[in-house]
Amino acid sequence: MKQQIPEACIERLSLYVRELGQWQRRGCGFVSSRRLAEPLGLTDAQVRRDLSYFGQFGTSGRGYEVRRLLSTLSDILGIQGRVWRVALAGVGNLGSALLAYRGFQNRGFVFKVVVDADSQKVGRVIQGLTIAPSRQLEELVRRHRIHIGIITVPSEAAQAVCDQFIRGGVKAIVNFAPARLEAPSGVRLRNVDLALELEALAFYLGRGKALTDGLQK
Amino acid sequence: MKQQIPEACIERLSLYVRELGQWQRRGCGFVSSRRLAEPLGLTDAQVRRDLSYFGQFGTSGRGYEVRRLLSTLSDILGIQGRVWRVALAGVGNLGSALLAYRGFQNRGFVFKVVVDADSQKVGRVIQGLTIAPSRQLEELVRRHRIHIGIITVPSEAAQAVCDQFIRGGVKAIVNFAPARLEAPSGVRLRNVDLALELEALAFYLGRGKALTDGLQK
DNA sequence: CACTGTGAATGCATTCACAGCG
DNA sequence: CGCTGTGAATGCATTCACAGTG
Repeated sequence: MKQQIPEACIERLSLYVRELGQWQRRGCGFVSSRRLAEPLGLTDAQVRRDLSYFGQFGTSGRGYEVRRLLSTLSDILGIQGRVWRVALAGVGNLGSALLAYRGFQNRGFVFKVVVDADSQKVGRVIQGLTIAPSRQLEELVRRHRIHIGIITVPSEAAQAVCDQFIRGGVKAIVNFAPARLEAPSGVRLRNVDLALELEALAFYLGRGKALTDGLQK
Repeated sequence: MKQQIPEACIERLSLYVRELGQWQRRGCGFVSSRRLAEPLGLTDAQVRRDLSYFGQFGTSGRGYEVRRLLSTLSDILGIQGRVWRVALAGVGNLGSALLAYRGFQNRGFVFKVVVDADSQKVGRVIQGLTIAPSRQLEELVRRHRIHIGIITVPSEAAQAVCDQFIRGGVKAIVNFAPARLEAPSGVRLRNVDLALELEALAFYLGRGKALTDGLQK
């Protein structure tokens, strides 16, 4: 009964929610899998398959009721009537950017705790939150019952911060440091590596040249 | 002869380069696929398969020569003795963070052009670059022969910026706006969606509850 | 003997194609 | 008739397993 849902499908769920928002604002009552898929660059079959993992929401011949599907998917993603408490470690450029990013607040992600190792920064107020010293992270995380931890510290410090999150009871972590982190299996860990994005592109840009330049042996 | 290399493999290439850097600093001459794989959370078979797409670099019984493999992979990725000229559109929080990020400079990615639509920001200097008005993007991109474009503008403006990049001759774009962009097939487009990362985590955090709460029908 | 390089097997995700429904 | 929901087919990526090599 409990089938496995593809990881990629979960990410598309967020896309569906955004796209459905558009259709709702346009005042459409129903939308077909094809119309939902097209602007997202997907196929109609993919949309139907994805949705089918969660139940049967469509009506034959008509499509999906926009309002209902939007509300159901938001619910599944936990971004409806739900607040996720987030803690951020590392108030550098990237950390500050994430704190200021409106996209999170809108979706029910609320920063509750911010720490930094730099005593110069501790005590400063940013986005309405006072920066606490790193050493208090574990306790703050526990006290605020943080759901999600975000790591934007230098690579060397990333594992230590990660461990504090875990000891504090966090079950989901996003790591922006370019380092492989260890976490027990009960903790969901996602890595976002910005330099890696550019490097992958560089590969394709340089491909023709590099591969023919005697690399094959 | 020209076999297809998995997308995921390209991304792991960057990881191998980083890890090999560690081994080199530690003064190791050779490293086996197993030792290379382990700290990255991969299997030895995966490492061997990935490398085999590009040639035969190993020695039976010994492993891979660290220095040579590092140099070869860096070359394949185009991060050795190569400079990639980058343009950034949108100097908000995220844009500023990317400009300041050292990880890019180190790998041969150099920002040459920065634009913003806000006339308040135009003329300001950031990380040694003067912010130009958005309307000049296409021309600047062409004049500086930009390789990679980065989009950190609001969703509404993203497609317009993307079009300017493309008309200016850019062949690789990273888009941070949560919007699906259109680009011709010759242009490599990558999307990085930060809110989506958190939402995917929220799904797993909330799963147990949401799925049993009458969503199955 | 320790290790690579790679066919063959497996496991996932996407796409096809169509029966069934409103 | 238009569209969903889903078995079956396909296409990719990963893993297995082992012959081959220094």
